Amino acid sequence: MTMVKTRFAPSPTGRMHVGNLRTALYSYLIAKHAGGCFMLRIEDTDQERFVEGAVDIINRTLQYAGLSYDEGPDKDGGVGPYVQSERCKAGLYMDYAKKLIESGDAYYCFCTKERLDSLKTADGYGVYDKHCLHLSKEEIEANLAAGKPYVIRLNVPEEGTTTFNDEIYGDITVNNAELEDMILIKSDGYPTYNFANVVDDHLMGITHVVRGNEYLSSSPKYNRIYDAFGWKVPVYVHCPLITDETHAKLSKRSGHSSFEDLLDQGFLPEAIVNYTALLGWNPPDNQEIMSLDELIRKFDYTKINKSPAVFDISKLRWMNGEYIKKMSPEAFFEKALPYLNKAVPDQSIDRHVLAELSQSRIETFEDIADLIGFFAEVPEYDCAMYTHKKMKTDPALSLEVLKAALPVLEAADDFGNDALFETLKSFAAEHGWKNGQVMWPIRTAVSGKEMTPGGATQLLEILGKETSLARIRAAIEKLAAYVG
RNA sequence: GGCCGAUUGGUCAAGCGGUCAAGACGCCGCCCUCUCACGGCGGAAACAACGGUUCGAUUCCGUUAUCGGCUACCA
Repeated sequence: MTMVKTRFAPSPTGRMHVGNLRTALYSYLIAKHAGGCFMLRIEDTDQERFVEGAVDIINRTLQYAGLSYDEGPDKDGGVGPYVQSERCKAGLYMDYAKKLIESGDAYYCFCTKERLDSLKTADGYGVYDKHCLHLSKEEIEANLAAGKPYVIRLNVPEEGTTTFNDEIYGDITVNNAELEDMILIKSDGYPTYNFANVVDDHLMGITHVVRGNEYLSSSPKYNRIYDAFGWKVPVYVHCPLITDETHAKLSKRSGHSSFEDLLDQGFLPEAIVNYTALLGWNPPDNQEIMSLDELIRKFDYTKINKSPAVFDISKLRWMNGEYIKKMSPEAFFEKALPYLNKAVPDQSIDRHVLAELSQSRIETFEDIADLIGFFAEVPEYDCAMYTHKKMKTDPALSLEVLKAALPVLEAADDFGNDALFETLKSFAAEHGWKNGQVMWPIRTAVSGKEMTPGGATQLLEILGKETSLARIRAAIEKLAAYVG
């Protein structure tokens, strides 16, 4: 039994959206579930698409997500990712390509772009005609000596079929005639993804190749390379696509696609990881909230779905809320503090009180601003808000209540929640009003909001006597003008 | 165009020939309650279509439809 070894092999082209994250996660889970090894390999063989800083994004994302890799070249005292461009400089891929040329499984191709284009039909289809396969040894030598640009192509038989097996999708068979003699080494000397991927996976002892569904139909041709070398084909695990709500491929435009964007929007990394894991897989016991350790324990890649999944931000929000509620008050406080300070700069209002009010009521940290912003300032509101069917009240009655309650509150010595509640309760009874008929207008007056965390008297306590009274007086004026 | 793949409620997703077709999010209603949230209870909502195979198809096969992928000196 060989050790399970997986890798995450992204191209550094910028974003790291949840689709990529999930591929990394599944890779990691497969390895860890089996007590195996997980590694990172940067596939940067396309110099043109390379984006500066993209490797850092990948590293950061993996780190925040908790997916640490445990093998790689030494770097800054720890392990770094394998980088294909660096391996390329050592001539690694070229050496392997030449082995294939020697064995007759690959050949030099000197065809120009013009000739290649001429092979295609009007609508742009057509496979390479193996023209250079038939070049004589002398012709090849001459071309090489003349410094003519060349690529190295794999020699795929024109007849027969190739079958490869995917753990999720089963056997897939294609006619070899469909398979073009794919390019292994490009004219710039770099290997193609197709080739570097196979060589590295083999050299690194990758046992399970986890990648996106977009590679599914091109996988048979990878098998041809493995066969040409006589290498053992790894287990393939192709993951279903993740789409946005319009069923289109996830893109930057949908606004919630990148891991770091999500973090900026006040999502917790654990929640994102947890939610992402459930896009395409779920555990037999139906548990949805799972830590990374639980995911490792329960993950079974053979149960990954075949069909694409829609990334549903509302379910992620729910899950994030669950994670927030589970946080210890201290942890929540620390994480929420910057948002609290931004929403309510006035430090005379206790941060811990605000935090406590928020924890069970938000789904992302960005919700805090809208939730408690009124403590800083009463928002513009419409007096129609004083009308409430269930509370059996309206602007006119509210005005009456507030006018009558004002002196009572002014006279209150104890502005604590309990005392205020008792006071207002008896105040309501004296006037023959229901509690709600008193509480609703007061709460509305001091908050300007239809919904608030905490009840009327709680808000009064937090706001303090001076501010509360000022807000009630302002409300009375506003209401008087409204009722006319 | 060719090849490959996918198709259970709005979304995620159980199911692997016989079920009143799980569960979760969202939505709606009720309870709790000085509003909201939390919590509790309940509700509406699905097997893409048509043919086979079978005593019996969501489940197996085929056709069609729809969606997606590949068909690059991109990954």
